[in-house]
Amino acid sequence: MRIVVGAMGPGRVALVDPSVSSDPFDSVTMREFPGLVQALESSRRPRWIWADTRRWYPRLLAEGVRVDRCHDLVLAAAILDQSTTTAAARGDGVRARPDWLPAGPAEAGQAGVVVPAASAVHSPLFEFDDFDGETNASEPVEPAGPRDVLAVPVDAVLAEHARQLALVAASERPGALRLLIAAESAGALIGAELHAAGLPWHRGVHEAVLATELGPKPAPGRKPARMEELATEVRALLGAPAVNLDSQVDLLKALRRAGIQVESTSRWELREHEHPAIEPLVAYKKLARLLSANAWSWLDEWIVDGRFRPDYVPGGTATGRWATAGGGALQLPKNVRSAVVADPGWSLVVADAAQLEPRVLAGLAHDQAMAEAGRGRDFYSGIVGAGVVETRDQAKVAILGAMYGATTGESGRLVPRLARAYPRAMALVDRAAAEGERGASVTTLLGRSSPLPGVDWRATQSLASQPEATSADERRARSRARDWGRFTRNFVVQGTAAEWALCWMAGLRSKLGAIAGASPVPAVAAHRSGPAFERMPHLVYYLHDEIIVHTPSELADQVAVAVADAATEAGRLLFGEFPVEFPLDLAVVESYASADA
DNA sequence: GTAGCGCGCGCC
DNA sequence: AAAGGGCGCGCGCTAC
Repeated sequence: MRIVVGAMGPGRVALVDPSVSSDPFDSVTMREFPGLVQALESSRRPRWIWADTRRWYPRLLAEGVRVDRCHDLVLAAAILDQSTTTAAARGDGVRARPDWLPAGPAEAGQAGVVVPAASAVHSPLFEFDDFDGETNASEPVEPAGPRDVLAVPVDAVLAEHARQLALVAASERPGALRLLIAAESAGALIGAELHAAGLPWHRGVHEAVLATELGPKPAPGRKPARMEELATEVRALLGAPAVNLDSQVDLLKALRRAGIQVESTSRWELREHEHPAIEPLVAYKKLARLLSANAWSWLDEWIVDGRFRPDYVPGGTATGRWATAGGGALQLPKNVRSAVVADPGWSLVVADAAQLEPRVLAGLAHDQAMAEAGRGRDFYSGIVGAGVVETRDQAKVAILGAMYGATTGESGRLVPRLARAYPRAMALVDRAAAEGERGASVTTLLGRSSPLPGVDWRATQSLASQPEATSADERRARSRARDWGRFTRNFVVQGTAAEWALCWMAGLRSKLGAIAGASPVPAVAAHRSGPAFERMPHLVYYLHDEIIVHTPSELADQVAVAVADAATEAGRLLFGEFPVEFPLDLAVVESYASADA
């Protein structure tokens, strides 16, 4: 069954069962809402239809209430209103998005997306000021403001849901879109749950890493001793006693004056030159990065009660990968991952999908030869084994080049050999690139479409097609067309890989629920405070093709099986019987650092 | 004083 | 080695 959630009058949450009536069957205050959800969840296990999981679900989690399934209208609209598979169904705008529905997290600034200015919204919202302070959350939850989606009347939410179902039904691929919306919505639930659970983080281990790399914590306003030493050395070797190594402009000038003819100060370009200052400079940059991104001030800001709780943004990028807001959770440097340590008596089940994107490409293109290369553990060795290239490194560079559109260097030279061996896969990405170059959008396996290039891009192209266009105009237009083609080339692969990962994670989440339901609470967890789910295995991290489950150690083996099974099932869901495999690198460990093979 | 931008670099 | 896709973040710097 489905239950639609919205507002009814000031301060009340109304629930509608659309299979029975469009009138609410119940309404409660926001304070009573989590209890009602809990009761309905245990008795009927509905799919909850609500405007925005990021606004509704934290209130439930704060009360220890989890739900099994939902339909996130914001995320679904972002998919449906862009998808080429609904283009005909959307027609001339008769099925337009209502103006109260916020844009999706990746839609801002995209061409063709009308996001009404707040002042222009004729919204049917109630004033929900009396939501203030009603929740008992362990962390404060923002009250609903007058234009908050929490305050949208339930009949408007119901109408939007109906619009979305109609678009799915009238689309070219209803089954795929249903799966995508379910997976995307499950991702939204997981994103909120990851934040609520937090990633176990051992401050002492992290501080030890900092001490090893940077030395003792410096006084406020000072740099760590190790950085000062390196800076002094670099200045001496460059003959530039006053150069500020943190200033790109300053540093570039000093490098050139010392005879190092670089165009930038980036590490890869520096490494192409021979000069004694370069090694200490690169070492300095490495430490400077660690200091500014993940050192003591990061710990102070982000680690609370032994947990790292970033804000995940499901659907936060055009391709469907997630983003995060704050904390840099998707860019944790490898050398601080040793600080991710399971609680005593608990373990981390760490798994990442090996060479996910090339495997997805093989499946998308139905390229039997390419899928064959990936059978067994290592995809790149399979390519070497097939005689396409000589070394594993060549295979890797060639594959990345094919998916990203490399034209130069070693990668560009190897791509043609790959194209001869795997013509179907290569044709698929080449076609996606060609679509992008002519300004069209491309679509993933399940129906997420790429944004269209902006007005600026189109202006550049049409300028180049005028009779009076200069050769510089034409060059610029071709270059920008190829840039966009590389984006769309990669979009189909990265976007479909994101769909695989969502299906993997959603499937795993429900398996973890089954393990929790079937197992007695382990002794190690029985006396834990906090929500029930924190006494049983739960997801604590997600990074594009990698997950971490925190689990009582005695359940770790069961969890590992669930993780692997979910990967196999995700492959089936997306590619049916086509024989492409999705092996995992999987480890049961106490520390994230131990998971690297 | 601060908003916006380019750079560089961490991750996938 | 090479420099092709997607991000977020902190920094220095410039323009207001």
